[in-house]
Amino acid sequence: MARAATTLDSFNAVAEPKRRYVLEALADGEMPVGDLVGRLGWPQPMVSKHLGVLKEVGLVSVRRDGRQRLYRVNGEKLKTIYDWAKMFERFWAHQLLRIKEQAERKNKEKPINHFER
Amino acid sequence: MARAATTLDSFNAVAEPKRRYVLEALADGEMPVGDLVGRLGWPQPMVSKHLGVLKEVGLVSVRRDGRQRLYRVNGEKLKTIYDWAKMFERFWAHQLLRIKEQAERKNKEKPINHFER
DNA sequence: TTGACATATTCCTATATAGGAATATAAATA
DNA sequence: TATTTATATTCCTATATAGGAATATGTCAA
Repeated sequence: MARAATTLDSFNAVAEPKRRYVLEALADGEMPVGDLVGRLGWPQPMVSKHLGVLKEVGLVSVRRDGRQRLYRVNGEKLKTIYDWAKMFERFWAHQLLRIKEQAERKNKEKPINHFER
Repeated sequence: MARAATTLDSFNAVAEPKRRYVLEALADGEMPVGDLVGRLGWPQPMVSKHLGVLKEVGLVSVRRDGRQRLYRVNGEKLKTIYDWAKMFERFWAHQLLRIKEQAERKNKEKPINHFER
């Protein structure tokens, strides 16, 4: 079996670094494809293709304005990622406490044994 | 060019749904591979391989205890994902305000024109 | 030493891209 | 209508998996 489709969900879509850059650029506000091409310095088809994937998973939404297409970030979908990562919050919060607990655990688990190796 | 390596960074590592399940299981605390196999119900080599990727990008760390290997979540790396997603916080916070603004924008952008089509 | 147990690694293959190049589509404008 | 401008799509190929199967490695216990 191959890897999961990039369009399977938000996680797969943002796995590609370039798609994260696109989203970061769009964080400055809604903008047409041309602006993104200018900011990112990539070939236009490349930008459009990445936007297509982001659109398909719902990380961005579009609206037409004349011959331009204005893309913007869709917060809801990014919140999905945020919420998922947040469930591990306690693993980085209380850093000092954790280091202390870890040290105590280690002392219990590895009692000094003068006979082994 | 193919897709970026799953071991390129945390984002690529957690793109695979199964690896997210592994991390979620480990959220209950440090545990040996066998426990994960039991909880997830996957073949042992599959669990080990996913753990290998998570280990390589630093999302988990291991310590040996006899013939077991105890894996645990590494918060720091998950915080990277959390922080990235958090930069889009304003796109989902103040939801009601945003919907209101959007409606106003729409009214400005699409003036009623009795002459077109 | 010989099993038994716990985990990792190797080999194999089907598959889904990402990027480049070329082209198609759509809308404004002259 | 012909042209320009803005964006999307198609075609092609190299590549990195993910899973399955088999096996290797490492460690404890008798």
